[in-house]
Amino acid sequence: MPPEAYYSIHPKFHSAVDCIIFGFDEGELSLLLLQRNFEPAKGQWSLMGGFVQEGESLDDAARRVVEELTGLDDLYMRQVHTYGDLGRDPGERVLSTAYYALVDIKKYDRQLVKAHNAHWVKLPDTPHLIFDHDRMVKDALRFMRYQATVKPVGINLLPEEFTLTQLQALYEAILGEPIDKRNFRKRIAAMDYIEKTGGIDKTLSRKGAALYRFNRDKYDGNFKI
Amino acid sequence: MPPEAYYSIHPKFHSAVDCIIFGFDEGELSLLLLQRNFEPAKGQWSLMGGFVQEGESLDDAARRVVEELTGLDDLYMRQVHTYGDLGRDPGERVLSTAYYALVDIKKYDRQLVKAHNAHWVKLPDTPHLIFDHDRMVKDALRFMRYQATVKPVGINLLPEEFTLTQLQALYEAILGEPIDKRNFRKRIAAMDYIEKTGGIDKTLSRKGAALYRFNRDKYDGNFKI
DNA sequence: TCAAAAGTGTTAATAGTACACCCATGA
DNA sequence: TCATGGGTGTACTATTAACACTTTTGA
Repeated sequence: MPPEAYYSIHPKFHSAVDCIIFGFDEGELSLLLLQRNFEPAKGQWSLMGGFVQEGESLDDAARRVVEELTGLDDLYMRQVHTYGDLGRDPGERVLSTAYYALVDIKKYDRQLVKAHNAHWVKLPDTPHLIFDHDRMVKDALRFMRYQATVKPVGINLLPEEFTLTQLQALYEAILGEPIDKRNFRKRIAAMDYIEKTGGIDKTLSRKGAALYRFNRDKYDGNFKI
Repeated sequence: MPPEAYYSIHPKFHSAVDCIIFGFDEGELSLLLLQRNFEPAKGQWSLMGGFVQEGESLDDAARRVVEELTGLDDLYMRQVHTYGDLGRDPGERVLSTAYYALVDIKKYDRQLVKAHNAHWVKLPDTPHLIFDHDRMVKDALRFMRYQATVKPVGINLLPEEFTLTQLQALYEAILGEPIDKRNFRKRIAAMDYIEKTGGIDKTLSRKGAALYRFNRDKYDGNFKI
């Protein structure tokens, strides 16, 4: 076989990315979902997705798609899985790679989200999604939960500075179960990469709660998972 | 945009699978690698791979590729990651999805392996591989190690019946560290889905070692991870 | 009878879990 | 002064880790 034929005898496929965008609000995880005002599957709910373009890596495609919707360009994102079953997109054959992204829900671009007819939906209220997007959400959630147990990825869902009460509520939302306050704070105290900023947040209590931040340098030195 | 243009305006790409095939022999993990007698990269070492075909799911492509090399069609396989960087294949743009497979190293088809100029290489002796295959091996190994700590996937590297000494050596190879024999056997004894067959293996000792097998039904009832 | 691998329990250390009250503050 | 969320310590339980000798048997 001549070298140039090595590639050309094989078929090509559309390659897409679909993004599971997690936010955290009012003590619950939320997803940013599209109520599609375009074909195919107009009128139904779906994840934000897009096709990989020439000259664009798979990771870049995922970043672009999330930025198109949220205006945010430096989110924590991880590849979850690639879905390649035959009938998964009823239109044409498309291989799609799912990525999850973690967003500070106070920061996204409301104009863009509105323009795409997207909405934040609390995880337990997630509607049925098109194609195999339900499965993608399930897989992404499981992967994100696992990641959250081995490294502090959840912090990407909070603002720069946060209180321990917020952090605990976040982890309760991620893990889906209540956590003992004293045990939780003991564990956090042992993590020197979560440090007091000195600031105090008085929006939720008269007494005020100490603000903390994540110190990436200290973290990278400690673990590196 | 008319519906039919939704797909057609986007580019298509070659989609491939690359398979990290693990075996276990002489107390060490091994990889089944090709010493390529074909282009591109003839003469260099690589993983076994292949292009996804029309009418074939991504998982099916991975199964086919592994079967072409080993003759085995019901291996334990898991998707690891999809690699989509621009220059990853210097020939043309190819998106490749890596899968790992676990093989009982006594069972593969020697004719096929020979025909492909493939060789079992002990993991620490792995040569440099083409493209991004080094990274694929690293990612697959990490994923397989993680899986092995949460469910007994390693058993797929052993014959149907095995001794506890074999099983311990396997886990020492997977985890890359020695394990205390008494603690190990205590842990296995607590797993009712690893059961004595009644048989005795006398090939390694005069005394003989009890043979065990994995009972899938009991396992599925217990956990289901 | 001895070499070689198989098999067997106890104790100590560590990690994880359960649990309830006082504190500071502004309205 | 009191309602509200913030903050704190100890005892118990479960899990994991360390550790060395006896058994069986065929050559």
